[in-house]
Parts: sequence; C-alpha cells; structure tokens
Amino acid sequence: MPRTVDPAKHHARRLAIIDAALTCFAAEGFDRATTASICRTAGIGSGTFFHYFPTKQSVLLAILDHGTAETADWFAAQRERTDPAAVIADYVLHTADEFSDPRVPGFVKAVGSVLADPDIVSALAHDETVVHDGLLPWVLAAQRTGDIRTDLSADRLCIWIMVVLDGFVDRIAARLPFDAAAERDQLIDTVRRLLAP
Amino acid sequence: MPRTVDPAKHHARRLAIIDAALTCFAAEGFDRATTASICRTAGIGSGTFFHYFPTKQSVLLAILDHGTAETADWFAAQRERTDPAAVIADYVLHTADEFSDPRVPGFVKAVGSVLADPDIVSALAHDETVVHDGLLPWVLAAQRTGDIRTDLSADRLCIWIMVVLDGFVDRIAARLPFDAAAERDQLIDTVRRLLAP
Amino acid sequence: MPRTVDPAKHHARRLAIIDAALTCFAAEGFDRATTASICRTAGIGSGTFFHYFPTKQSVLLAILDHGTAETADWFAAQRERTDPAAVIADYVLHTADEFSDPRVPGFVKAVGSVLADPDIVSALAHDETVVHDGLLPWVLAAQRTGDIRTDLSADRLCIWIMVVLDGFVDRIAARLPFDAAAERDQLIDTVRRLLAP
Amino acid sequence: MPRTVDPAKHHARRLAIIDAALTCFAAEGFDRATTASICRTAGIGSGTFFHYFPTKQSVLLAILDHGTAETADWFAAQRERTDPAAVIADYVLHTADEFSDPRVPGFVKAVGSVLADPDIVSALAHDETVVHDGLLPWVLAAQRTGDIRTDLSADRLCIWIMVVLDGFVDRIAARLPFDAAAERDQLIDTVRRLLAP
DNA sequence: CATGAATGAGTCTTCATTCAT
DNA sequence: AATGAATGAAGACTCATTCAT
Repeated sequence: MPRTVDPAKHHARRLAIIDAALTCFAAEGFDRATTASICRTAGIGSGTFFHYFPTKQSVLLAILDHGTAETADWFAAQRERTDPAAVIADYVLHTADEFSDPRVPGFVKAVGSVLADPDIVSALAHDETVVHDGLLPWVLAAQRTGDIRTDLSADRLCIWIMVVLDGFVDRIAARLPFDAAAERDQLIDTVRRLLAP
Repeated sequence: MPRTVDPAKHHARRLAIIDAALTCFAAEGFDRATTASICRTAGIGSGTFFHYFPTKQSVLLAILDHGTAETADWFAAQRERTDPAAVIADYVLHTADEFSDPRVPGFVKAVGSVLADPDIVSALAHDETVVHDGLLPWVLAAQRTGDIRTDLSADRLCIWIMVVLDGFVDRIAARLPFDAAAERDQLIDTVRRLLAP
Repeated sequence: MPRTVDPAKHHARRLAIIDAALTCFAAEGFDRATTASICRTAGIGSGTFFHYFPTKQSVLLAILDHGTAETADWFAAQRERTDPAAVIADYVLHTADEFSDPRVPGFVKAVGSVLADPDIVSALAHDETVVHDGLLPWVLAAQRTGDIRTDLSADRLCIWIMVVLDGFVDRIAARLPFDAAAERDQLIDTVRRLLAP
Repeated sequence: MPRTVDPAKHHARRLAIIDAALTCFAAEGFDRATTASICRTAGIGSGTFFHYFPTKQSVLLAILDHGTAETADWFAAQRERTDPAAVIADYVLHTADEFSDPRVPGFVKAVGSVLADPDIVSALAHDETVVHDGLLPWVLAAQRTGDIRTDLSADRLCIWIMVVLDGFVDRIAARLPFDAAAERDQLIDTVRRLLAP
C-alpha cells in the first residue's frame, strides 16, 4: 500500500522544519535567516523544505498558527477553574515561562520586521484575539468578584496586561542584564499593581 | 581655502539622509528597505548616499546615536528641576509623545530585526544606559523623599519603567485598535501604580 | 509465468502517458511543461512516469516516433493506388486534417525549441525522411504522367510541398485570425499552383 | 556634468545585450538560454543585464520590437516606388535575405516556445500587423493593375505570402539539406505562382 | 508494479557597494 | 561634491530524477 507513505512521519518532519525555522528566525531575524540555514538546521535538503512549505514566509505563518493553537489549548484547559484572579496570574506566569525558551523573545523580534505583510498581520491579529478572548471572561469574573479594579473596562485591562507582557519579552530579547527568572516575581507584582482596585 | 564647500550644507544633507532612512526603515524594516529607496526618499543619487555613509548599517547607527543624543539633551534640560516624581512622569510622557511620530514605533520594530549585529547591540546598550542614567538620580531622589516605593532598588525600578514603555511602543507598532492619545493617561497611571510605595 | 502482469495494460498506460505529454507540451512548450503536470494530466504518480520513460526528453522522442509511424502507415495504406496526383493531394489534406487536433500545432512549436538536442534533430530528420520517401514515388510518377512540373527535381518538389505545409501549420499555431477549415481549399490550391507544369 | 553619463553609450550597450540575447535564444531556445549565458556572450555582469532589462522576457520583447521597427522602416523606404509587383517580390527577397543571418531561423523557433505569454503574443501580433499593413497597399495596387490574381482578397493574399515565408524559415531552421541561397529563386517563383492571376 | 517523499543542482533576480566621470 | 552605471555575491525557489516502501 504505497499510497501515503506515512502521515505521522510527514507530520513529524513538518514539525521539525517548523522548529528549525523558529531557531533560525530567532537567531537571525526573518530576512537574514536563509532557507539554506533552516535546511541545514533541520538536516534536510532545500527541496524537502519547499516540499513542505511553499515559501519561506509560509513557515513563519505555520509557527504563528502553532503558537496560537497552543494558547487556545491552554485556555481550554482552564475552563473548569473557579478563581478568576488566579487564572489571570497563571496566564501571566505561563507566558513568562514560555519566554524561558530562549528562542521565543528573539522570534518575537523577528516577527516585528515583517509587519508589512498582511498575511502576517492577520495571523498576529488572530493570535491577539485568542489571547484577548481567553483572558476576557476571567477578567470580567474577577471584576465581578471585586478582585480587580472596575474603573477600566475588562477589554482595556486585557490589553494592558498584554502591554506589560510585551514589554517583558522585549527586555528579555534585548539580552540586557535582566534575569528573567528573578524578574518573574516582579512581573506578576506589576500586573497585580496594574489590576489592583 | 575652504575645504568643504559648505560644512553647514553637508550637515543638513546628512540629516536629510538620516531622516529619509528613518522613514524607510520604519515603513519597510531594515533588510527590506533598500538603499535605492532611501535615496529616492532623500532625493539623492546612490553615489551621494555612500558619500555620506559607508554602509547601510551605518545610517542605522547614526539614527540611533541621534536619538540617544536627544535623550541626553532632554535629561540635561531637567537638571535644575526639584520635583523628582514629576520629572519621572514627564519623561514617561515625553517618551509617549515621541511615539506620536508615526515612524518611531515602526523604526523600533525595524531595529529589533538587527539585534544579531554587535554594533547595533552596543549602540542600543548605550542608549539604554543614557536613559537609565538619566532616570536613576530622579528615582533615587524620589525614593529619598518617599514619593515612590523603596522595596525595589532604584536600578530595577528604572528597568521596569522601561519595560512598561517598551510594551507601550510595541502595542502602537502593532497598529491594533489602540488609541495612543487616549491610552497616554493609562500609561502614566500604570507607571504610577508600578512606582507606588 | 507471465513477466509483466499484463503487457496490454502496460502498452495502454504508455500510450496514455504519451498522450498526456503531448497535451502538456502543446499547451506549455517542452521546457515549461513539468513532469509533474504530465503526471497530473495522465493521472499517475511521478514514480510511474519514470517507470515508463527514463527522462522527460524520452517521451518527446516517443511522441515523435509515434507520429512518424503513423505517417509511414498512411503511406503504406496508399500503396495500391494508381493516381499519383491524387495521392499527393490526399497527403496534403491528410496533413491538414491532422492539424485539426488542436494540440498538434502547439506541439510542433514546442518541438522547435528543442532543436539544439541531437536526438530530437535526428528523430525529426527521420520523420522528414519518411514523409519525403513516402511522397517521392508519387511525385516521380506524377512527373512521368505529366501531371506536374518537371523543371524541378522530384526531390525538391517534395521539399517545397513540405515548406508550404510547414507554413500552414505555423499559421494555425499562431492562432491569428486564420480559419484552418476555410483555408484548406486555399492550401490545396497553393500546392497545386506550386506543382503545376 | 555627471547627470546622464552618456546616452549614446547606454543605447549602444543596450543593443549589444539585445544582440547577445538574440544569439543565445537562437542557439539554445528561450527557456534553455540562461541570463548567465547572455551576460557571458555580451561580456557583462549579471547586474548590468538587469540594469538594462527588468526580466529575461523583456529582452525577448525588445528583440521583437527591434525587428518590427526594421520592417516598418523597410516599408517606409519603399513609399515612392511605382511597381507594386516588384515591391512585393522585393519584400520576399528582403525577408529571405534577413534569414541569411544564421541566427534568425533559430530565433524564430525560440519564440515559438513562448507563445503562452500574452505579452509575446501581442508583440508578435503587432509585428504581423506591420508586415500585413506594409504589404496590403502593394497587393491591392497589383490587383488593380492586373498583375496578380483577384479571386482572393488582398488580405488573404498577404496572409498566404506570409504562410510561404514562414514555411521557408522553418525549413532553414531545421538545418536539413536545404541551401537557402539556391532556394531563393524557388521561393520567389513559389510566391509568383501563388499570386499568378 | 506503483507511489510520492526526498533531493540538490541550477535559475532568475535583487541589491549593497564601487568608481569613472 | 555628486552622480548613476556597473558589478557579482547571495538568496528564494523549481523541477527532473531517485529510491524506499
């Protein structure tokens, strides 16, 4: 049965390429990362790369989609929880932990240089939506319980949480003397101060 | 025996090229902005460009140096002031206002994609230092007067102010529904919450 | 102990690939037609293609051989006829009819772009020879009966008939306002004028 | 005055590239001729090529335009002549002579493989129009003087002249034993027979 | 036999940079 | 000083072909 050689293998290799591309984009930026270097990192030939992805840009989109899906999964896993403020705090910490993959901050910067591309922008917008929509019910609930301030709409509070998280990742990416682990506490404290009634 | 026909003209043209490059980098990112497009924007020939700057990268450095110098000037101008908390707040607002030049957020993103370059990193580090050193005495003074918290070192407070500012500029650059003018108040409030004793 | 599961099936599939290749070459030219598109047209996998033909070029040769064989068959079928002038005229019309397969003119053009290849040139030369040798006895006979001119050698008359036919197919391939059906009469008249004593 | 370095030089080099491309296309066909080989033939760097022509295809168009312009010039030069039949005969011989450039027949074949491209088709259509419109008044005049047949419209006679010329060039391109010089007389005789009343 | 995933040589094209004028 | 023509290194992507299953 020589139909599809092995769907699992196909999927695994696709993931391997995505992973290699993430590494390269993070280390060199989108434009400077060559498909050749991605192939070298993934241990494949250039033909294989283009067998899985039609363009260099399309791997970037695949990475973003992958991240968005993971975020959605995370929020789905919280569905049964009852303490909204804790969920919000956990999300902040969860995000901070994701940044402990040393490639993530570099990757975030890399994406910044492709914001001219409408496909990328729309993928990012979708990701923002998923985060925002994931956070919103908990923020609303926390406002209802009086755990957090109500002078700002839940919508804007979500956005400002994301502002602080963005600043945090930027700082890590800058690789200045900034101990991400040590500052984790400060991050959660800052968000708490932001949300305090 | 005048060497250069007109040193003032030389300086003016240099600034014009820097400005054109800022426009192009902001709009297209560093790698995608071509020297040709910078020349077109500046209304000069490519030969002229390389007469003023040896490489494309060198204009980027010039832009960064220019920004750093302006920051230094701003802090120098505050030297006589007496209310440290107000100076800090003014710096935050001053920075937010700089972002009202629609090119700045785009430019910040553009720089993010060149962080592999040591010259750029060192220029950015210098800029950080200038901000940090500009802010530090006022933060120390404000701590001394009891206006702001003292549970965190002045050094780390400076960094966290910059975290929030970085997140703010990211959000503007993302061009999401984020009204920079309207959120200015929220920005200063967030910094106030961050610094509150 | 049958070697191939079914020799007839093998032959049929070979023909199907030849036909698909003819379609693709005609529509896109030899270089621009990809083996992938031939496979798609034939409804087979790329592996199968190379199972039947060792190279893309070899299918082209197979198409040419196929056409040459058909021409030889046509002439073989006339062997018993007695009116040489009519056979010549019929050949002209037969050729014109072959061009009514809309792929033929395009295919002829496609072949034109591979004339650098010695194998192709020799296949074409063989085809020319078959036409020439098929035509020659009838032209000689017609000269003997006085039906056509004798101031030119039979050999050169054959060639000039082919010149006119070539021009005709070119014109069809150009898809200019040239109604092949309507011009059939004109074609036969032109050949008649060419051959008139 | 360093404005335009030298328009004459620019034009000369453009022509040199066109000439080199003609050589390569004729020898290898459009698709197989690489821009690299054109550059080598023209003795320039690849950058220079793309400084003069935006794409490989655009040189092909330039060659076609060049040929069309020469045809138009030829007809313009005949404007004062009074013997229409002689002008027609001269055009046929003029065209045959053009084919004595050994590259022309190969080039004509090369063009055949790009007929999928609308830009090429439209350039060819324009060329056809120029020939047709150049020939038409003389054919009409020759019909009026009774020098040539009138049972076919002047329009169709023009087309059939082109059919014979096309067949002639094909034959030369095939490089079969076909002595173009010797067959020149036969060509003009064939056209005469075609046009005879 | 039939398949399609894997390959890498080869192509067109871009663009920072040089230099004669 | 200012220009823009010339350059060639480098990169994304295509596609004929191979081979394990």
